[in-house]
Amino acid sequence: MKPLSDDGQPPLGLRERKKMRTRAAIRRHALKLFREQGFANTTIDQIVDPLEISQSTFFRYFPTKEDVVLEDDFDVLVIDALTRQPAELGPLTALRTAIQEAFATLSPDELAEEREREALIMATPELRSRMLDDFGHTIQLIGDLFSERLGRAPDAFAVRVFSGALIGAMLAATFTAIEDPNADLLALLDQAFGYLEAGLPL
Amino acid sequence: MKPLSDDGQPPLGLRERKKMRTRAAIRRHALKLFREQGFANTTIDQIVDPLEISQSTFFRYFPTKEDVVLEDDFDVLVIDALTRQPAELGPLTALRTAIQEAFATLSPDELAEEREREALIMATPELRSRMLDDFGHTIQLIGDLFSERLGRAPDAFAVRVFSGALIGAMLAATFTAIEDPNADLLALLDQAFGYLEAGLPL
DNA sequence: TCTCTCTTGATAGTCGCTATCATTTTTCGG
DNA sequence: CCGAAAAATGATAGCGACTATCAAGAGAGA
Repeated sequence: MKPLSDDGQPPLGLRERKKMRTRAAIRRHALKLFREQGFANTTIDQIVDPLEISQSTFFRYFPTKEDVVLEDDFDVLVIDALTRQPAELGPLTALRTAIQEAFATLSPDELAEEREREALIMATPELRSRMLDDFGHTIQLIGDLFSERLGRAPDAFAVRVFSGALIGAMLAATFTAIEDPNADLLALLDQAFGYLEAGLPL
Repeated sequence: MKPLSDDGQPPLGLRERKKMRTRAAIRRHALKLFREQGFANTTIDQIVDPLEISQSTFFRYFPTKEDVVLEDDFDVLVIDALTRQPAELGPLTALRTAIQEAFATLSPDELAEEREREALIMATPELRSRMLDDFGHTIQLIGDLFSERLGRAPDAFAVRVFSGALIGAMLAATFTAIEDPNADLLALLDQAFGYLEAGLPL
């Protein structure tokens, strides 16, 4: 029988640990360069040379230069939290608390890092547009979860429009938060949810 | 004094006319190839060679390969129509009718073409993501128009969230229309507007 | 017609990314 | 502990989008 480490995961061999380190090193160094000289002005070679790894290796870890920035598991965090919400909660309230829970798992450092990442994304057209496309998939995912929660067909048009509107509203909040570096994204999101709950009066 | 043509525009010289023709030829031929063999599988050379123009010329007309597909003035059409709506109309109703008016100016042929273009965009990740980014700018634009209409500050958060939600809902409708080639986009949009007007009940 | 300006083509180069193959490094069974 | 299988890496070559530059060609205006 194989030994298990504390967390019940199979212990990571040298190989896996090395891979994680390389991956982290690439990301850390790349983000540093992007921050310093911009995303477009940074070449793969500039990322790769100081780390003494080859271009080939870089592209084995990240399918594109963009993915170094965009890979992110915050969405997963939110969706996980969402599935854990009690079924009797309305979809909006469920999502609202799911987001709060997901945020709560982040340390202040991680939060600051996440903020910076978002700023970089928003300031870089290629990154921004790809992120928006990912958002599209999230619409679908959240829509499906809502449908399930409400006992409707997974492709019910009303539900889809609803989650589309939701994502759009969240996007607007995110954009606003980016523009003002002092803004509190979570608070803005909450406010946006409030408007939605009130039926978007104007 | 210079002669004016019927529409009050200065008459187009040979140069201008030639440019318009080249531009149209590029677009027509490129779209044909994209349709036949896909966007990514089509090279600039394949577009350019049969037209007997150089790569340089191509990139003088379109900044990127993507722009051949994405350049579009439908947004402008809608925004124009929106500004023409009487001020006493609510923002939602104003936009709804603006869209209908913009659609109405399209001939059935143009409409079919537009549909195909949308299908291509939605099926191609690079195009889809860029289109979404353009949508982002439209949010901003429409939001500003709404603010003006309502006599609020141009960056009022509530208005922004509202127009974000609006775009999100329209996006959901568009996605749905793309999935089902027989669907009527205009009808779906109208339905989505209906949900929004009702305050997005679920 | 002559010039001035705008448009084009040709060339060379950069960069992201892919494919391939030999070399090294880790794993694992005996 | 060793040797073979499996996995990760590096080097090389190549493609395609896009840029920069510069000389040649075509249209505009006098």
